[in-house]
Amino acid sequence: MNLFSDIRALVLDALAQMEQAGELPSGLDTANVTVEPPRDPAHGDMATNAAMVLAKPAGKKPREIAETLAARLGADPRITSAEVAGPGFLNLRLAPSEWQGVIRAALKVGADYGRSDMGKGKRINVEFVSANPTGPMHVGHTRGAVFGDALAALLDFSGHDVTREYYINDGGAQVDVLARSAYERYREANGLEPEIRDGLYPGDYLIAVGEALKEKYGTSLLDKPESEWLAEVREFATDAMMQMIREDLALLNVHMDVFSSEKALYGTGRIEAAIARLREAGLIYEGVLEPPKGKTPEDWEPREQTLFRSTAHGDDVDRPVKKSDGSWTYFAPDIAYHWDKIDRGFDALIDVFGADHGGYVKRMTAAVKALSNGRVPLDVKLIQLVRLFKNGEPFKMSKRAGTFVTLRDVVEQAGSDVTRFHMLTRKNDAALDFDFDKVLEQSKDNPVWYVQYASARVNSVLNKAGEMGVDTSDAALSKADLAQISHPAELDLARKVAEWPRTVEIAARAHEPHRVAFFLYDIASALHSLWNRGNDEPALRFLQDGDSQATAAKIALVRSVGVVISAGLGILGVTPAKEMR
RNA sequence: GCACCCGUAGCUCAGCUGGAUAGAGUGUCGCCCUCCGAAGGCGAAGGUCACAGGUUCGAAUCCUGUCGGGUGCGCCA
Repeated sequence: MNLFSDIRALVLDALAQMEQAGELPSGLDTANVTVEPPRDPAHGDMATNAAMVLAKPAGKKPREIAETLAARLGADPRITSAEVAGPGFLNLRLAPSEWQGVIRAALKVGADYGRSDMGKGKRINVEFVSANPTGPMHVGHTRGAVFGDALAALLDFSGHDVTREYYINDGGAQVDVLARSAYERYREANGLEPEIRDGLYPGDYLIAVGEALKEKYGTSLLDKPESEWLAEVREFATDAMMQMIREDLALLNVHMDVFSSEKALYGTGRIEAAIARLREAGLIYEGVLEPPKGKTPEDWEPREQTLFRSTAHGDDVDRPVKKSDGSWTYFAPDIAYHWDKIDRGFDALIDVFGADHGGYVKRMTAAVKALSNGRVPLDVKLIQLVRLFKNGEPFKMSKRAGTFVTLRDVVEQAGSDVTRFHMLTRKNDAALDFDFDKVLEQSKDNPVWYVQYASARVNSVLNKAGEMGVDTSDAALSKADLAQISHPAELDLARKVAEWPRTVEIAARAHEPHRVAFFLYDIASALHSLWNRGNDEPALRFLQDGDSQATAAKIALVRSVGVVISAGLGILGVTPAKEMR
């Protein structure tokens, strides 16, 4: 259930009645009518802008409409007061039984509380990570992985049919470089001096690959020319890299549904077909690009090439799909790959890219639009960089010095739960600071800890209630006499519980899982606050000695908060803490 | 030069696709807590939402321009 949509339905109902009664013209568009919590709680529980939105099309004064609407809504038993305020807001107060109903609903469906059918089962593909299979994943990939996985979970929770997908860039020149680098390590394994020339990958992680190559091929590749070993070594090495990447992702509890290979597109005619399709649409042509303004490369010369008309969709320049040697650019197979996703019947596509790929967004959305005739929207989420700190000091990374921080480093030091939560405490398009010490700090200014602490407290108080002889099963708690939950401070907490389904929908619509993390901090804070008040006001303590009725009711409230925290942490991929240690 | 993202309290950041007197945390200042519901609690001060226009009942949010920061800009992916 979502109390806010319920009340909105009530408002729309009342508006329809007003139309029938001739108090409003018929056929008004109510799409912009909202029911939301007012910024200032003193204004009431919910506020609707209906009168202001409809004033103009109805040709009436906002306050006039609001008055009539107030009278109708006030007659409903669920509404205890409806007051016109400000320029035409209608502030509503709900009967306590409504909040009590929210608690009961949360207990009834448990971890599914807040789950929504908003997505209507639409099939949506989330492509994320897609790190090149040339080395271990670093911190930047970590953030992309956490974001993509949480977004996928959020979309699933809001009623979409989600596929998590990884696109393996195994078709370009960089995997040849990988093969050559691995080959040197193979020579090393055979007792020869490796020649890690400039431009090859120097990382230690290839030593094991070299040894594995020796295991498989012995010395048989040593005296052969590159042309005879390149393909085999390339496949061997990319497989090894993908194996490593899967293991790294598993450390973070990220599991893909589909791995798609770029290389597999070559030789199938799929790339040619995709380009032909765009050509039919008049979006592919042979032409010469202007040199980039302000920064002409030294070796620039005009050259005719095969171009995609991305300027038709707002891009600065048209983009080449073929290199001068006639081979495809990275863009061409990526077009084919996205066409494949469209072909597989997805209703919407999401790509999670690093912010350094920002320049790629327009051409990709343009291509998807053209290939799907506008049917399939593509939303590209850009992930900003992660700045590493240790004890407040910037942590310098250098690939050359070998001090670059891998996903594995991060997870081994901070743990999967902490890493995941912390990486979602910032919007995807804002840079994120990650301080190895601060994320592990046990204090209120660490959101990870604060939310986990709330979760542990819920667990602890439930256990204690159980020791007092209260049946703390959800089934029993939902039968508690919730009318006893009537103190304003308690109802405030119930209001946060009521907001959860709304938060899910808003976050899912915006493709912004960080909103879930912020909400969890909020509701944790509300729980802690009520808990603390129990120190001064014994009536607000969750455990009421000798009154199991009252205790059961209060525990039901606490448990409903626990349900929300578990559900929220579930979306973020974080395990709720049962106790703090 | 062009495109995209960002600019909100001293600091780090939210702000529910246009709502009311813009919110947290931290820091600063004051009071309380000397524990068995512990790793703190309550309160205060702190703002020209970068700047200037525009759109309308109403703008931090949308449009235009300016300033400042980040990213990217044929034959890398």
